This record gives sequence, structure tokens and C-alpha cells, in this order.
Amino acid sequence: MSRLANTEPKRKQIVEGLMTVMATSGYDGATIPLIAKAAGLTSGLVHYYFDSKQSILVELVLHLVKIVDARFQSAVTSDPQSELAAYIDAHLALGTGANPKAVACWICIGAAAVNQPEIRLIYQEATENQVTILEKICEKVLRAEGRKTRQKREIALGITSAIEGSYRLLVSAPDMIPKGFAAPTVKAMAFGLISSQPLTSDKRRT
Amino acid sequence: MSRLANTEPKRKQIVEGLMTVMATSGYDGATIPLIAKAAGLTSGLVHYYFDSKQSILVELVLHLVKIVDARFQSAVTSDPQSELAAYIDAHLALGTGANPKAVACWICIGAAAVNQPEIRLIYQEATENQVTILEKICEKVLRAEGRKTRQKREIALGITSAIEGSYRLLVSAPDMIPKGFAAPTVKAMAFGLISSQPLTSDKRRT
Amino acid sequence: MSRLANTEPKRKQIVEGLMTVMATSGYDGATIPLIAKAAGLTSGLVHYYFDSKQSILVELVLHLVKIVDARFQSAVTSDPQSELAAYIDAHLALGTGANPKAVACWICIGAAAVNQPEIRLIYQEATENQVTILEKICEKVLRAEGRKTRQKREIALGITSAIEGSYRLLVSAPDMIPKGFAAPTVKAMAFGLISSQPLTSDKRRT
Amino acid sequence: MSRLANTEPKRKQIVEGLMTVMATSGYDGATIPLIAKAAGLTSGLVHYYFDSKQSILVELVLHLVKIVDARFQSAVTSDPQSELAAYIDAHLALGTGANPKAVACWICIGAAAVNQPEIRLIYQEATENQVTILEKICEKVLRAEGRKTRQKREIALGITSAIEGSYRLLVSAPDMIPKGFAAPTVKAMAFGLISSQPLTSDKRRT
DNA sequence: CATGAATGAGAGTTCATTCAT
DNA sequence: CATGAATGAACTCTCATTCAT
Repeated sequence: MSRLANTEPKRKQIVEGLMTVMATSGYDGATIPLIAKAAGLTSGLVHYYFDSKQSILVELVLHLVKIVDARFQSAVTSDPQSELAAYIDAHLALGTGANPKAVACWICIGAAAVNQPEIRLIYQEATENQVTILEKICEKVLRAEGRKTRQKREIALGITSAIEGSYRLLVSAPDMIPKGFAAPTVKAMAFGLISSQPLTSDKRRT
Repeated sequence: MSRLANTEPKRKQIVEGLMTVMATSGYDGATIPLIAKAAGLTSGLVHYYFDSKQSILVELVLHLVKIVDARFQSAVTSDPQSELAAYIDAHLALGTGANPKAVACWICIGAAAVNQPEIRLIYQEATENQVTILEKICEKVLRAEGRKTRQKREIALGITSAIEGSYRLLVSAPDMIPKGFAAPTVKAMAFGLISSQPLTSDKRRT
Repeated sequence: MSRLANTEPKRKQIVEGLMTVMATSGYDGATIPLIAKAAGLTSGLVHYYFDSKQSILVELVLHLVKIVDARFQSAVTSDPQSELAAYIDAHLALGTGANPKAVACWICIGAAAVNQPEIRLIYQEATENQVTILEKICEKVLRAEGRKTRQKREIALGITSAIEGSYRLLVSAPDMIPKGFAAPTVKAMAFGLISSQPLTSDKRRT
Repeated sequence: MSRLANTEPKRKQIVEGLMTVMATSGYDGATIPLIAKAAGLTSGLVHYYFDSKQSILVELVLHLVKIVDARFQSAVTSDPQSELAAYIDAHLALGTGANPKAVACWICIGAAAVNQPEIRLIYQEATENQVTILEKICEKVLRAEGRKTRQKREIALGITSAIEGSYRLLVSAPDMIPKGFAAPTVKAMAFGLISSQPLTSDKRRT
């Protein structure tokens, strides 16, 4: 077996160790020994597989993006409206019990992006990917509803904001949030926002 | 007589020092020496005015809440709809250049709330206050539009999510956000959400 | 009034502040602000009346010596044996409730003598004074009992050891010591030690 | 395989580093860098082997107790009287050059017990163990001399006081103490104290 | 591959002391 | 006299990182 044979599983273990610890202790509170322990390894090994603590964080961000993507991909996508609903559900279901660790980490990553340019870049890239996907879905919905698509990006950004903001409240003010609140409300906002767009042609619709 | 007691200004200096440093370095990156330097003081003096680093953070949270409150209070509030618009503007204008440091700090505070229970409590309290204010405004708007008010809290939480999420994007993915995007979009989402509420139903109720 | 008018009372206040704090917090735990507070003054004033923290300790040692001296002086001194008993009582009564703070301080001073030569010197001087007084009493007792006085200094040192050791136990292992244990036991040791000395002349005494 | 685990020797090195520094600088003067230097290590490593400075002190107390125990255990114990003498010699020989560092530390530990409850507890426990051992020896001596054993604990406490007090003088007033003074005097006091106990039955012994 | 001992820089915090007022 | 703000050095302790084994 080559040396690489065992490399990926180990790296994943470590990344998930960081996720676990970070979800309860934040990024700075996630020390190498704690990460190692959560991963069932020793601190020395962590640095064998990763150059630095920050490089684990980089990989974690990529990992989290995959988790959400996977969930959305598996959603059934018949008509545009249910596709949009499925997208929102895929994201917000994470917070409502499905993967609270991932959400807590995501909040910490946003803060880490403040002072770590490398993290900011990949956070931005990941977000850009999501917005692009969402933009396309929104475009389809707008078309299906006979509305102008000019603002599709603003709409996608608005929905993304609402999702990210829901994460914030779910993580940092959990006591305020009624169970099952986030997804329906964000969906209502999303469709409300779409409905506020002008129709493509008033004549035909009259 | 002793030296002129100057406690409050000094504490404010320190709090603003934390805000400045935290906006670029995060909470853990905001070391006491850096805070002191930003405030033009010595590290020793920081601990003369504050028991601990965390207690500076506590005061900063209160300080940030005051900034937003002050901005909103000064807004003219004629009809409910413009009051709601003014509320959203007061919050989001901060991010669009008015006080980017405050917004960056707010993001870091949310992350700090993850692993510092005391911070979580005051974050939650501050958020609860905002939601309560917003809830009342929403109720007025709903009444004015002849809609049921049952969901007013969910609506307030939804708008709050959208605002918080906009902060996130403004801070952590600034390159993605077109100038002046946030406020109009959040307003459209807010009014879209309100419009999705059922009418009180004048017929049956007559 | 001259400037000195108020000096001595203030210094005494400070010394007693140190005694109070030191009895529960040790010498290093007795910070200037704590001493000042215990004395009802401010930290600045403490340094107005004393050059340094150590100089307060120096004065405290002198103060403690006076306390014991005063107590012994007031004892009735009829025959040598009761004088010795009175001496021991004067010292050990301190520990058994009369002045536990003084005793706790005395223990701390012994430790401070380890690393502060100036304290060692005055501790030694104070102890030497006590031993000298005790030596004279012992000489009288030995004479009265018709015993050789050659070892009077060793006897005085032995009794002093027993007293100092009782302080240690009273302060550092208070739960082990039955009420009223120390004085009778030390007296018994003292007289036992004296009885172990050879008689001055067996012939005459026959 | 990792580096050869060498935990116990390293911990011992550190404990002895504390002993060395504490003997001349006291507990508070024994800073981690000084302890590390005395042990030939770096400060970081000290905290690798011990959670806190206090935990080193805890281990030092146990270490000191062992030193005395070892010395006493090795003493030949034929008749009760020489066993008592051996016990006193084992303790006091330490001060007279055999291990002056240990004695100086012991004095500082008593002072540390004043304001550190955990230290007080183990000081008390160590002392209680010694008193219990001594009590049994005294009981044997009392029996052998046909005296009542009721006061055996008070006697043991008295002898312990005399030993502890001798330490004090040896450490804090070394110039006053003639060489070889302590052990004989304490022995004389001990036997004098025992002789002061009533005989078990005067009638039978006639 | 794997360990965990070792390092060294730097964190938060305390405190005797000074001094402007 | 008296205050308490201000300083700066030193403290204990933490931690990412390295490396001998």
C-alpha cells in the first residue's frame, strides 16, 4: 500500500475533530490536543497530516460546503418553486437538529474570516457558489411566475442572508427560536421577495 | 484632591479600543496589549478599569446596542410602514460604511457566544430586545394592512435573521455585495413576508 | 500641630491592617490595596507613611513583640516557678483565642525570614530577647530547685522551641489541637526539662 | 515509539527544583522560571508535568514526609526508649545539616498553609500521620515505665511541637542555635514530659 | 507512521510603587 | 495630607509547533 492509502481517512478524522471541538469551544478554543483527542489521535499526528491549525480550518470549510451540497443534491427537484423550497430546507434543516455542529462551526468560520484572509477567501468562494446555484433556481422561479429576472442576484443574496442570519440566531440565541421556525419563515420571505418583482409584461397579464 | 476622576471616558476609550482591534483581529486576536495600544493606554491600566477581558466585551455589546438604538430613535416615525423601513435602515446602514467596525464586531460576538455562556446571554438579551421592538412595529404594520397578527413574532425573527445575515455577508464576503444592496432587499423581504400573512377577513368578522 | 502629630496613629493603623490581612492571606497575599482597606485608608497613603511593603512588615514584627512583652509584664511574679508558668501562659494564651491573628502572622514572619534577611535579623533579635528573659527565669528556677544552671540557655531554647512549635500547630493544623492543650503540655515539658538537670551537690542535699 | 517516557524522574526533578528555590526564596518567591532553572528545564515543561504551581507544592509535601519516614524507618528499634530517641533524631538531624533545604521548605509550607486551604489539609494530614506514629511509640514507653497512658496524644503533640519549633529556630534564627543543640534538648523534654505522668498504680509498685 | 516530550513566545492578569492633582 | 490613576515588570499558565525516538 502506498503512503497515501491511509492519508485521506486520517485527514477527515482530524477535520471532524476540529468540527466537533469548534462547535462548542470556538476556533481559538479548539486546541490541537483537543482536536486530536476528538479525532482519537495524538497531537503529533495532527501536525503530520496538516501543516498548521489554519490548514485544518481550510479543509473544514470545504467539508462543510460538501455537506450542504450533498443534502441539496439529494432533494427531488420537480418544479422551480419546490426546487427553491428544497434548497432552503436543505440548508435550514441543518440547523434544526440535523447537524447543529456544522452550523455552529459555520458561525465561527464567519468570525474567523474577519481576521484570516485565507479563510475569508474560501468562505467567500463557498458563498459565491451557493449564491450562483440559488440565483439559477430563482431565475427559473421568476420565469415560471412571469416576472422580470433582472434582480435575480439580489434575490439570491437576500435569501442567502436570511439563511445565514437564521444560523446565527439558531446558534447564538437558541432559546429565542421556536422549533421549526426558520425554514417556513425563510421560504415565506423568499417567495415574498420574488412576488415583489415586477411582472415581465403587464399587457399580457391584464 | 486626587487626579480628576475620569472613569467613564476611559472605559469608553478601552471599549472602543476593543471594537477597533476586534474588527480586524477577532476576539481572541484582540489581546490586551493591542486593545491598550488602540486606546492609547498601557495594558496595566486596561485592567485597572476592567476586571477581565471578557468584561470589556460585555460592555462593548451594550455599547453596540446603544449605537443602533440611537440611530433608530432619531428616525422620523410617521406611519407604520415607514417606521419599519426606518428600523431596517437604521440597522443596515451601519454595515454600508456607516460603522463597519461595529458590524464586524457583532459578527465576532456571535461567534464568541458559541463558547462563552456569559456572552451568549447578553447577545441573546440584546437580540431579544431588538426583536421585541420589531415585533411591535410589525404588529402595527399588519394592523394597518388588515392582516392577522398571529405570526408577528415569527415575522420579527425572520426580519432579524435577514439583517443578521446581511451583516455576515457584508463582513465575511464583502466583495460579493453590491453597494446599497442590503437595505432595499431586506425591506422587500420584510414587506413580502408581511404580505404573505392572511387577511383578517372582514366579511366573516363583520 | 506638627506634621508628626498624626503620624504614629496612622502608621499603627497600617501595621494592624497588615496584621489582619496577613493572618488570613499570608505576606504575599497581603497586597497594598488590601492592607489599605483593612486600615481604612487608601493605597497611596500607605506609601506616604511607609517606604515599602517590607518596612511595614518590619514594624509589624516589632509590634508583635510588644504585644507579648506587655502580656508577660502584667503577670504577677511571686516565686520562680510561677514566673516561668506565667511566661509560658503569656505566650501560649495568645494562640488559644486571645490573639490568633498575631500568632498566624508570627508563623508567616518565620517564613518571610527565610528569604528576607532584614526580617530574619529582627526576628532573630526579637527571639534572642525572649530567650534571654526566659533564660533568667530558668536560672532562678534551677537555683530554687538546687540544680546546676550550666544548661540554662539550652533549656530556654528548648522551651522557646516548644512555644514556637505550638504556634505552628495552632495555626497550620488547628483541627488537630484540643482546646487548652498547649499551655499545660509546654509547662510540663519545661519543668520536665528542668528536672532532668543534675543537682548542684548531692552531699548537701542528702 | 515515542521518546522514552520519563515522567516520574522529571516530576522529581521539578519537585526538587521547588525545594531548592523555596528554601532560599520562599513559596511566592519560587517562580516557575526559577523552579525550571533549578531543575534544568524550561518553564513550559514544568507546566507540562504539573497542572499548577500549587500541585508541585503538594507533591513536595509528600516528598518531604517520605524523606523523614525513610530516615526513621532505617533506625534500629530495640527498646521503646531508644525508639523514641531514634524518632526525634530522625527528625531533628535533618535540620542540623543533613537536609537544611527540607527544613526551610517545611517552615514555608506551614506559612503557605495559612492562606491555601489545600496545603493546610495536606500539612495537617502529614502532621497527623507523624503524631499517630509518635503516639504509639510514646504509649510503649509509658507502658515500659509503668505510667498511665491516658495523655499519650498530648505527649505526642507536645513532642511534635518541640520538633516543629526547633525547625523554626534552626531556619529563622540560625545564628542563635548552638550546633547539636536541638536533638538532645528535645529528647530531654520528651522524657521529662513522660516522667511527669502519674504511675499506673503506686500501691502495687511499692 | 506515530508518539508525546520539549520549546518558546505570548496570553491575561496582578501589584508595588510613583506622582499629578 | 490624601487620592487613586497610571506604570511596567513580573507572574502563572497556554499552546502551536517541532522533533527525537
